Order: sequence, then structure tokens, then C-alpha cells
Amino acid sequence: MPVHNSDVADILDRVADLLDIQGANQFRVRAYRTASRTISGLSKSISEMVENGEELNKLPGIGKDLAVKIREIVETGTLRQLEEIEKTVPAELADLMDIGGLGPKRVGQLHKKLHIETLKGLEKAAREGKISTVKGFGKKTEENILDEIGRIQKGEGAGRLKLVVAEEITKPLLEYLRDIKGVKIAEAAGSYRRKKETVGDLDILVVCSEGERVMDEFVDYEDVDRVLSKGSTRSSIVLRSEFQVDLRVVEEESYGAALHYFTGSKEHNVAVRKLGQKRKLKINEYGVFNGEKRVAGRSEEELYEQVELPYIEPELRENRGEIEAAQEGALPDLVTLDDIRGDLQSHTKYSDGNYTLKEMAEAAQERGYEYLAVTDHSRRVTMARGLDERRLREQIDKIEGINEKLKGFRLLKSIEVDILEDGSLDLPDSVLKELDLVVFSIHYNTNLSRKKQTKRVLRAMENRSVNIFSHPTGRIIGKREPYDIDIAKVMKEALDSGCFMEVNAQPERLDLNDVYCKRARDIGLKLAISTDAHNITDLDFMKWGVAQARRGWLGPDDVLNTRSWKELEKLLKRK
DNA sequence: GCCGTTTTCGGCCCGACTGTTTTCAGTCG
Repeated sequence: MPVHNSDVADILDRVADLLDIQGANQFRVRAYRTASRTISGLSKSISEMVENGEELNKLPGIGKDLAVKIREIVETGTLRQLEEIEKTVPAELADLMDIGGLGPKRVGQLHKKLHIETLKGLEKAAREGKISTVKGFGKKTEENILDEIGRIQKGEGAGRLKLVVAEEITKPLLEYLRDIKGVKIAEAAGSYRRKKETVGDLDILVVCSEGERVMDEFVDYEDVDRVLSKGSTRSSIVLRSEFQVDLRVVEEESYGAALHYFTGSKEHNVAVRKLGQKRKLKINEYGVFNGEKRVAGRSEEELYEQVELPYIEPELRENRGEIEAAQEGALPDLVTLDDIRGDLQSHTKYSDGNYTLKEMAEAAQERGYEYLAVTDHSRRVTMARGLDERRLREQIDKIEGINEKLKGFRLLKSIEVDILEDGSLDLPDSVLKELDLVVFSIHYNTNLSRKKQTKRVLRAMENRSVNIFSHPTGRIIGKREPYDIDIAKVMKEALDSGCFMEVNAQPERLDLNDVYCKRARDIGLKLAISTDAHNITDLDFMKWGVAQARRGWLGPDDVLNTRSWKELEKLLKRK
């Protein structure tokens, strides 16, 4: 059973939480958290690195000690140290930190003084009024704990929202804030601005001549469920959707510094501040300071300049190597929506799409595209009325007829052919060969073993008629875990055999994810960003795919569909 | 526990708000 990067990261986080509750040295705790972040953001498999005997302590934030521990996790699946700690600090205590207002210190106190070990135990103690008897805890804290537990039991809160949902909530709120008198700027920062696939909460920054008024109006927004805190420069609310929003009011001269600060990520900020420290500069949300003197802060550009860095795009700010790249002048020139010249996956009424060939073609043209691949399902996907050979040929004829009438645009003859369980394809080569390109994907037998699933895809790729492996991991954000498949191996094979892979732009898929995009770029494998549109409006999902690609460091050259059809056609020819 | 153009020891990002205190620790971002 291979140990994944996320498994290693989880164990290290677990150790960090429990050490924290135990009251261990803060910097030691931080070291475990940093290492966990490093590993989950790694674009290669930690298991493979161990197998290949690579030196783990070359990784940032990982020294001799942690390298040994990580190796132990990879080789045994567990960490003895964690098991040891759990003998004195019950594992479930870590979960109590999910309760707002409870951090490591308080959880540690509750364990020590009241012998609380579980959420149930905590609830009981709170109901019996025991919490408020502990020093440092009062009635309000006790009530708050019960409220929070109530919400957890109702299954509310805490969950991260998909980026697309976060946008639906954010846009009207920003408009509301911009309408308040005196507001010059209202902008969203945080993981929303970094275009992370899910957003935990929203950070909004406001520049306004009347701070108090903004705060009053903010907590008065019609969608507010409760107010967590309200100050003159910072307030937090929870919306009825359980989405938390933090608002900060800053002076215009601090706007850039604040925007940088609240855009994060935390790890990126820490790294930038350290660069500041080396130059005797203090960086906070109000600016860059040399002693008492503010030397920058109005814009992000000027803040970066102070630490001798070029501007770094928000999507890259994860401390996954962007600072080093910036120092070396090696930041990628990220792909933009404007670079996209066509869409390489879409469905029509022939299978489970809702529009005709002609309607889809017109919609793609309206978006300024030069081509749209029609990739209806193949026969195995019966639920979607998948195409058999006869119907596909009929569609090919129809597309050719439509193309004759179009100028500066063409529908590409294609199919999303199903990969059957043994790795063979759902349609015969004879018809696949007549297509402009072939997209291939998995819809059934999704729970095969890692070995079988990987072999299945590798075998499919051996067929010279296929081109783009679609939604390669099959995950649905927050709903369905990825298939157990060795993506690294599939990528390597795709590169060697002249195949490509996809970033599926459906906001609930975003598959490949950012980390895999970066891995593809690292090895030189080009990716298609495709909307998998089933409707005309789905064509606009392209922006989510582009966002994910940007988070994965992709430039225009790394993306297939930034090319004209003529160039793309050459690239798709397999040897 | 990590790390090094002030360091192999002694640092480790920084500030707002709350609740509990009676000047501040803890939490959060």
C-alpha cells in the first residue's frame, strides 16, 4: 500500500496538534506544520523520493530529524512517535481545536483540569457548568462552546466552499460595500484571490474615509447570521450560509501592504517577511518600515520591490518555490483567459449535452474561439446515450457539413471514448482514426486497485488514436475521492508516448489539480484546459480551469489550446 | 525542529479583538 503525500502530511499535522496541546515549544510545533505543508505542496511523490534514496533534508523546512521520521512514515505507514504521544494526549483532543475559540492552550487546560478527552466529554462538562470553573474560562466561553458544538452536530459550518460558490457570495457583498459612502476600494483577498479550488472564509479589504460607518453597515448586511467580532479596523461576521467573512479597513497608503498581507498565503507572507528582516525592514499590513519610516505600502509592487523581488501573481503565493523562482528571475509567465483559442471538450444533444452542434458552435464563436471539439460520450455510457459507431459517423458527416459553412472557426470531430475495465476502448480504431482528436476517460469500474487502474490507463494510451486523457483522477471536490491511480506514472507515459492530459474546468472537478499541473509542467507534459461543457453557459467554466492552471505555474506554451488549430493538429499527431 | 552574508547557538512574522482579567493571555488570521 503506497503512502501518499497527503498521508505523510496528515501524520505530521497530527503530531503538531498534539505536541501543541501538550505545550511543546512553539517553534518545534511550527516545524512539523511547515514540513506537512512542504510535503502536501510537493509536485512529486514522497514515497518515490524515499525509494530513489533522495535526500529529504534538501527540502525546505525538513532537516535531519524530520527526514528520518518521514522515511519511517513512508516505510511503515505510521510513526512511533505519534503513537507514543497519543498515550498521554488522546488523539481526539486535536479535533477539539476545530471549535472556534479553542486553541491548543485551552484544550490542554481542559484536558488537564477536567480530564476532557472527547467532544462528548466537552459537551457534558459545558452543560454541567464545569468549564467556567476553570481559570481563564468564563460563562461566555462556556456558552460559545455549546453553540459551536450545536453547529457541528447539525453538520453546519467549517466546510470549505468551492471557488465558484464563494464567487456567488462575494460579488454581491463587494457591490454592497462599494456602495457605502466614503468607500474608495473594496476588494477580496485571501485564498479567494489566490483562486484556490475551495475557500474557507473570505477576507475583504476596504479603503474608506469613514471606517466606523463601514463596520456598522458591514455587520448590518442582510445576509449576516451572527457577528463574531467588531472593531474599528477589523470585524468578522458569519453569513447565513455559514461562510465567515473578515473585513479590514485600511488607509490608502497601506493598501498594497494590507492586500499582500491578507492575500497570503501565510507561508508566503512569512517567507517575504523574513526577506524583509534580512534587510532590516519590518513588514506588516500597514507597510514596509525601516525603523519608524514607512518605505512602501501603497501597492504590492512596491512592497516586493523592497525585498528585491518582482511582482508575484496571487495564484503562485503558496511558498512552493515562487520566491526562489522570483529571485532567479524564473517566474512563469502565467496563462490567461485571453490566451485560450478553443475548447477541447464539449457535449451536445447527441449524448448528454443540452444544445445542438450548431448552437454550441455559435456559442464558442461568440467567445472568440477558433475551434470547439465535440466530444460526446461513447456507447458504454448508456445513461448519457453514448454514441456507437453508426451514430458517431452520422455526427461526423453533420460536423463536416456545418464546418463548410463556417468561416474562421471549426468544430473538431472528436469523442470522449470510454476506457473499458481492461484498458481497451469503447469504439473501434477504424472510426476513431477518422476523428480530429480523441479524448479518453474513465466512467466505470472506478474502484480498481491502484495497480490495475494505472495499468488500465497505460494500456489505453498504447492505442495510437487517443490524445487527451480527461479528468484523470475522477475526483469531485468535497464529494468523491480521486481514483486510486499512479498519476505520476501516467504522466511519464503520456509524455513518452505523445499523449496529453486535461485540466477539466468544471468547478467541481478541476482535475488535474494545481499540484499535478505543476508536476506536468516540471516534466514538460502539456495539458489541455477544457470545460467539458454540457450547456452553452458551461463554456464559461474556462476561467476556473485557467485559474487552476495558473496555480500550477502553467504558461501559454504549457497549454495545448492556446494554439491555433493548425499548430495543435501537428502536436496531436502521434508517432 | 530548522537554519545560517550579523549566528552551529539562539533566534524563529506580526497585529487585532475577545474574554477574562485588572494588565494580558489566548486565539485567529
